[in-house]
Amino acid sequence: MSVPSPKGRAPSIRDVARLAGVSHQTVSRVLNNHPSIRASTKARVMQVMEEMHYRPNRAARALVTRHSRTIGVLSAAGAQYGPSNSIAAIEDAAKAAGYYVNTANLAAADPESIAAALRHLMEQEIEGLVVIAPQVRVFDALARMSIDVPYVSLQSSPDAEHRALSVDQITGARLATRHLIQLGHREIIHLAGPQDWIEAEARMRGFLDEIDQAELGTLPPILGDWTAEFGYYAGRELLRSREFTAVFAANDHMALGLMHAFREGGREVPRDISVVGFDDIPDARHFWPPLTTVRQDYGEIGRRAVALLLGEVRGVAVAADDQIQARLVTRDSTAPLPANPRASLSKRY
Amino acid sequence: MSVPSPKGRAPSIRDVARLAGVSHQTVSRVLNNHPSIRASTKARVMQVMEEMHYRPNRAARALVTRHSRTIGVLSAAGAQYGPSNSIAAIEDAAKAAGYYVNTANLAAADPESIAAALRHLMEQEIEGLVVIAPQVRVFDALARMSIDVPYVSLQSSPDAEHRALSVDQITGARLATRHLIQLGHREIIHLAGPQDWIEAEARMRGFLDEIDQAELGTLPPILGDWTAEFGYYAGRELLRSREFTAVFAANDHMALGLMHAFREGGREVPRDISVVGFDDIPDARHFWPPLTTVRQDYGEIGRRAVALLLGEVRGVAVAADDQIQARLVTRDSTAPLPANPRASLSKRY
DNA sequence: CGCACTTATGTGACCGTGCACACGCCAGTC
DNA sequence: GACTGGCGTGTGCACGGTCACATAAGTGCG
Repeated sequence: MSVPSPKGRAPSIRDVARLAGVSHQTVSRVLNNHPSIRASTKARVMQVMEEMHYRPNRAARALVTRHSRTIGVLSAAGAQYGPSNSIAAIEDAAKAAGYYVNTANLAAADPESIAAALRHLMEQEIEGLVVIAPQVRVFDALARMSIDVPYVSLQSSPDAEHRALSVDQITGARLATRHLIQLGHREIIHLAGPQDWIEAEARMRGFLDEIDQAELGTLPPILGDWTAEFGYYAGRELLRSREFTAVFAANDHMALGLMHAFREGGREVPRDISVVGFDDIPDARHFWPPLTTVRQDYGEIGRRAVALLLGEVRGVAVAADDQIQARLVTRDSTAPLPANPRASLSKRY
Repeated sequence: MSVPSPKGRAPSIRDVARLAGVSHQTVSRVLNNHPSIRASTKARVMQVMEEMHYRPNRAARALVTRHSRTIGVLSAAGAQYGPSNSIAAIEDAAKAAGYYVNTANLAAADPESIAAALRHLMEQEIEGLVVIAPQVRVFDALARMSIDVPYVSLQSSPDAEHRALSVDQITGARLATRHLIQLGHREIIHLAGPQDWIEAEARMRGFLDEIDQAELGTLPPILGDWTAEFGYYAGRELLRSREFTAVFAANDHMALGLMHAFREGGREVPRDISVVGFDDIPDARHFWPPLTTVRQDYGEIGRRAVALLLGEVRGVAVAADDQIQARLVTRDSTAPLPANPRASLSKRY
């Protein structure tokens, strides 16, 4: 048996070529299944590849083609339910399209961390970028660094430079708010997400729009941080200082914390106070009480993001309806306004 | 102004060299901060790099050095709380060490999916692998494919080929079980995780060990799938068919579902039934009632995994105590056995 | 002052793949 | 039978770095 390749090294196309009695270029053609290659030659080469356990060298290929076949994902809160589901879907979709995925998690939201994460991704010569870090300042950083690859964000963003693709947060929030209004609630508080998150802003916008349309007075929203912990403390504070009969929380975790605080404060959900969440995390239907919330399909959004991005990367226009509808899931945390409203000024429905 | 590089292409070290009036090798030395280089030369080269927006080409570097500076992460359930936190920590730690991370999510657990995911990772010439896919069959696949890079698993696994690093699941489970026993419970049911998950097995082992040591009769465990949904249906089933006063659930989600079912069935937790979970997800303390559970530090485990793996990759032995302790967090879902036990045969504490 | 040694830098080959181009062969056409 | 065109294959170079080696200048020392 001949020595297939210099000792130690993995076999290259030339090693395969030698053993198959063809030129390295023919092997290359087999790899890229070039049309004009004789079936018998192809078979022979492939058999030799198999025998030698040949695996193409990605670095060499990337070097000459200038294509890394890698896309980057920039994500804040990568450990949260929504983003991590989207990321998983992105990876699957990219893999199916023959692309690799590199994620960078944003530990902090300061400009330096953002720049560092972007640099980390750019170093890997990504061909495209998916942004799941929906803070406004991330887009500032993207603009400042003049990122030269196409990118897609999973949230509609203020700048129009790139394709955005998002669950229709505004409509979702309106659905939630409308549901409360239709149940007769007039004093509804919004527990929002962090101020500079685009999603949080959209949900607040939807809330405010719906309140406006119903011509209800606006109660100032509370800005939270997405955690159940914050929801809990916000709930305690609300009980002490505000008159209200319903809360629309910008995500399910905060809704959970709210309900905890209300229960502890002797208020029963939904008898005394109605609560609506946002996301429909799997646990939500097993909360006590099971949570009325707005469902979004994070997997779908991830898959569409990849389709859109790879379209741009390849220079093909992808006609996409860039909005994914959210829908209200009604469970037991909401109820009609009680016959005996605590707040005298609230008009009954 | 001279043309810095051939049109369109990104500048290479030769372009930088030309502009700085040095050889390409000198530029390379600056990049790798070689000791014997004049400070003034270094400064000049660095300035030119800055001006030209030079960025080293990772593919070219990987090609010649045969080092991709990339590690792979194979993960099942990448969207779950624990794993996704570990992954985020792994990425941070790897980034800090100058490594890139590629994750592959396991959609299904069939051998073909596992093999495909591993192939996907190996194609990227990873230098090491972290396995967070704690199914037994994953390790079978690893062995069968004769993976030639060092790997570390986040769970202690049956084969001893590689370093494993894990939260001490067994002790954690024993803590949870002991807690219930000390409260006087004698009929304790274990709602376990999926059969072929190593973690699930370890937690069951800890449970059984502790039950044995207390010389209590063993009630057959139930095998679940980690979801709240399963916990809910298991809870309904348990109420119909079994005598028991406490349940140890293998994770918090299933515990949540259980409590939902018990409440619906008219049993109050912890008055009638005590429940312990495992993981201490952030929501757990806001469940109703706040959940007694076992806390593990997923971030820490991810960081240690990277330290261990990079040690192996570089051929340096890392002395690591490979166990991370879990600890019991007592909240309100557990209580002493009631004075009026439903099951006559249970001895009071 | 010459020799060994260090420091600072340059030269050329090489890593594994794909591309542009060339070449031989065969079939079809006029 | 020369010309055209397509098929199947081979040759040589380029991609952007690093490595081994060579070289020139400076440094210390007997």
